[in-house]
Amino acid sequence: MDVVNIFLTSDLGESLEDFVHDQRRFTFDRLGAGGPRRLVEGPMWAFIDWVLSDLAGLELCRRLRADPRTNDAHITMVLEEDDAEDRRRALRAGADDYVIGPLTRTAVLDRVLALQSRGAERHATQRFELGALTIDMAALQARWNEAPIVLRPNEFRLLRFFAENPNRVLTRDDLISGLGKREPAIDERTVDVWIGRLRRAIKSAGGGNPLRTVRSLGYVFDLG
Amino acid sequence: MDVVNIFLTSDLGESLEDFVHDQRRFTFDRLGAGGPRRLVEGPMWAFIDWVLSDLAGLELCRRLRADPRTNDAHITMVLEEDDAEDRRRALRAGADDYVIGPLTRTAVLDRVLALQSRGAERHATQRFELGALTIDMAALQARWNEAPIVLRPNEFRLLRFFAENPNRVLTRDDLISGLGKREPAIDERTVDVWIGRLRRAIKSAGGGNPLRTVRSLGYVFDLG
DNA sequence: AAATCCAGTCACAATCGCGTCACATCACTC
DNA sequence: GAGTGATGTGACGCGATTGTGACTGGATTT
Repeated sequence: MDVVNIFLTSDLGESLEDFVHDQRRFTFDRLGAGGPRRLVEGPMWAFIDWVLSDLAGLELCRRLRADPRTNDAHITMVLEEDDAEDRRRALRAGADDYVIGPLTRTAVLDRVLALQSRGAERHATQRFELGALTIDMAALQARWNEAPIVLRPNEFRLLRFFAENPNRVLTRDDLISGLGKREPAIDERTVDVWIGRLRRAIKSAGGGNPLRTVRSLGYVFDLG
Repeated sequence: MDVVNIFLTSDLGESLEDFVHDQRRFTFDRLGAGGPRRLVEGPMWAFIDWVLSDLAGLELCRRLRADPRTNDAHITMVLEEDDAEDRRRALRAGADDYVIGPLTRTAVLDRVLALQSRGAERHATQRFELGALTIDMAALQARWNEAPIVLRPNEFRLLRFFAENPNRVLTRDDLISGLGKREPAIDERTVDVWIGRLRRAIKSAGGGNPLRTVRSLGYVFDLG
């Protein structure tokens, strides 16, 4: 059964215990300024109040985006009123979406179900622009100067991880754990093959080679 | 009790006197174009405004990185807007991180606490700035005025060792043990070859010759 | 000026590590 | 459950890297 994890900064004034509906289990949790109290399996849906205190809502949003454990959450900012400037800032801080509050339980559920049915789950909108390379996390699409790069899932994850850690030597071990493949153990030589395939994919989109080999250590995504 | 030293180039328009919160003492200080007014014990967190005047923010960032007393600071650049090119330049100048401004007191605190909890202070990018020469230890990449220097592993280690001991005559024996090659024994004449190769690599990046030969003794990395 | 010393350079060989291939296995789709 | 595509593996060859010895030429000493 699917699990739908919903996190909120606001108190809806209704009891929101977990429950099952339509083949899905919904779990609710409070989202404090320090992030989620517990981590979950599966997609995460966050609703953040614009005004917690000062700009803490925006900051929390950025923090979720910055943390690798939560950066694929779908984040909805809850605005008090429909202010163009606020909307803009919310999206800039990494929100996928916004809604005019105040929230009710049904509003939250309707929204999540609607977004889910539109396939919005996971892979929050996020774009990397690294020189000629663009990575669109929403469309799961990478481009080299507009030219689309045809990537298989693992290659995409690899490229994304490099993009998140530019100008840093990443050992083969970093890459293996960065792609979440601690278990089962992966042979370090396999990483060579990943790199080779990724390079070839970029090349056949007309791109250069941003991946520099550091002999006896690992690889670097060179920026600049 | 932990001390958290925060330096800012901007005036937050709030009084930011020292205070204690959550078992930590926070100290705030202004960061002028000449660097910090006073030096501190413990980790240093710097927030530098992108636009001080002209590119002074970048310059200040480089200077903090170049100064051995401050080069382990965690530097966050405060950008006015989320521009990919600006981000790139900030990171290249040695910043660890960036945030979209304007800052507020809570934003600063939240950010520091978040970074602290992620153990980011240890992760400050080590970097040497020695005249025209830059050595980025994270990317294992050396540059002469922006121009990348193509170095093989041993040459990089050699250059790094020189950068760590500038203006000091290093004997061939110093160099051999400095690169950890005690075993098996290396012929001292081999060092001549290392030097030659390193000089050639710097030269083909358009650089000068910072390595001076001291006859019958060894070599010096000349600085200033 | 001759003798000596020492650094710079080159060619070469041994070694080590990367890239790649073909194939087996796994995952997913219809 | 068959078929198709993606991914992991082991082997292999090639190229990069690096230590070495020999040679050259300039510096230093006598």
